[in-house]
Amino acid sequence: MKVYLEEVLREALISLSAEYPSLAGAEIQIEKPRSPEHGDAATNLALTLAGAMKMPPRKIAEKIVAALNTDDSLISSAEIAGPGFINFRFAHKWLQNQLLTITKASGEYGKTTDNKDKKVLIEFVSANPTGPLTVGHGRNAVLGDTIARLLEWSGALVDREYYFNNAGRQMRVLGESVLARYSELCGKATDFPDGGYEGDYIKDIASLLFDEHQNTLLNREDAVAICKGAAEAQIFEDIQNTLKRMNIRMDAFFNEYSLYESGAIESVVERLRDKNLAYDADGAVWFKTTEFGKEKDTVLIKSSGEPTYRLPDIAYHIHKLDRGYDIAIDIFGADHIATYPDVVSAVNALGYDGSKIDVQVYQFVTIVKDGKPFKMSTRKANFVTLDELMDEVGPDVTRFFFLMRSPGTHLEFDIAEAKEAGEKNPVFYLQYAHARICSILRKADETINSGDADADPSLLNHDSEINLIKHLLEFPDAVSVSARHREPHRLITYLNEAAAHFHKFYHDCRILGEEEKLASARVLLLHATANVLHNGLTILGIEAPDQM
RNA sequence: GCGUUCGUAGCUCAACUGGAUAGAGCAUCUGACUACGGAUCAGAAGGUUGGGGGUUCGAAUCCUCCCGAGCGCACCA
Repeated sequence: MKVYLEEVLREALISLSAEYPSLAGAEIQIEKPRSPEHGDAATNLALTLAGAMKMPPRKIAEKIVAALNTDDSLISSAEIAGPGFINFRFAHKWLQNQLLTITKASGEYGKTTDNKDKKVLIEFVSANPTGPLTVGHGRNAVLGDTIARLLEWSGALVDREYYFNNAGRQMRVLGESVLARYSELCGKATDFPDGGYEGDYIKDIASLLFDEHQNTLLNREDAVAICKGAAEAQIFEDIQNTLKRMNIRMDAFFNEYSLYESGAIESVVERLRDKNLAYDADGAVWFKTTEFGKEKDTVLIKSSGEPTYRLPDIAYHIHKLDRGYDIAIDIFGADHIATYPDVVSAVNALGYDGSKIDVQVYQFVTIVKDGKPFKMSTRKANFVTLDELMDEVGPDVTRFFFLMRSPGTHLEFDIAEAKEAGEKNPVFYLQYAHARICSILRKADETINSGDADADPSLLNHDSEINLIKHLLEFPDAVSVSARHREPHRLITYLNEAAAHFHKFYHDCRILGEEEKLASARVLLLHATANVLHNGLTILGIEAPDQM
């Protein structure tokens, strides 16, 4: 419809261009007015042309409307309003006929070709295996997964990747922490390492080791390594189970260490040197970030010979692009926001297209527990795990809570409120609408003979019916916008409105017991609505229940 | 101090990136079908979009200066 309006407007402009040559190339914007009083679609064309034509916008609008040649079966009216907007209304006939395209498309309805066949890599979670996933990781995990789903619905081929490092200092401390707990189990008093991991899960891992080895590890030189290995394996299993429970699957786990093994790290340093962007000073290797507008240069390799994390980050992103991805998305918390420009600079400097790197930054979640802000620390074992949260409220509420707000705003997560899984919880509003429809459809199956194919949608002329149909037709656009911005909350806003339109329709119009032709037309509308809700919830990774 | 992301109804947040009278939910108040699921629906009330200045036909959105918050600013990840 948007395309059609653009065409008609373009033709009108061309016909007017004999008199006003500047019109022919004007850019045409079609948007949906915020208020329904302003019609179903509007263009600000006359306003944008006012300056160039030196005419009042309303006067220009009049000329455009006069030159407009619209098909009555598609557009029922074109009016000038306000400062010079042209408002269009869609013909009922057209709206009604679109219902069948929704039900026919079924599970495919809402898919677009915006990113058709684009290869996308999305990296998210990427927590090092030092402890269980906490609600602090939740926003990252759920955003990443849902953005992946949105992009799949826009036609992209998406790979999900989890990047981790099991070689750093933190991991060594983890091994030492386990060893200390293990020693305790062996009856040997040991000092707990400074800054060690205090969580109970460390004791569980130590206990497993004790069951397996008794006290035979105590005198082995590689005891820390064994403890570290066991902890990593155990924690990763735990993390994967949590992800699975949240309806998240990863396609790959990428170990930072492989970048050392492959020589990728060294190669980056050499190539930066070749470009004169890396140099030695004070025993360290530096990256000339001042070339890219930074105040200071940045250390790539410490004087100890160990790289900083920035170097493998650069190598990793180059590796992503080497694998042929058209878009490489990173889901980062606000703490990483200052570091990625260096990565992009390096990637560009080495001849890659840094614009393929798409960094999505979300603001941190403030956990509110017992009415107060709660600072989490994996090391100090102050945390609420995602598993604990899901025990309380289930995966659907967990996902929904992280998705319902714009990633760009600070999210306050009140544990008590989330646990209050009652009617306050907005996810139920959507699920209830779906369950309610399914319930009616079950009953309709028994009483109404004709199927969708026989239904006559032209009987649906009630305001509530028309408004619902209009909204259902916006679904593909909602998915598309949501995917383009990488902002799932836009889809949630849309679905809430869809559910509201449905509930309104439900109250205004009866279905069962109406005259059979009308009843089957309304059943068709129910099918279309359920389809939209179902597809939308599927994108969000949330269940669409048949009954609750 | 510098950089960065924010500040919208009592609370939690929207507003399709510059469009028309800034919208929802929760909380508060008033109402609704002896029928399809009341986990619903209709209505009331609630605002100087943190504050000042600027840009233009038009600003919550863009520029600037204040105020307040989060996060960065290591040869830590």
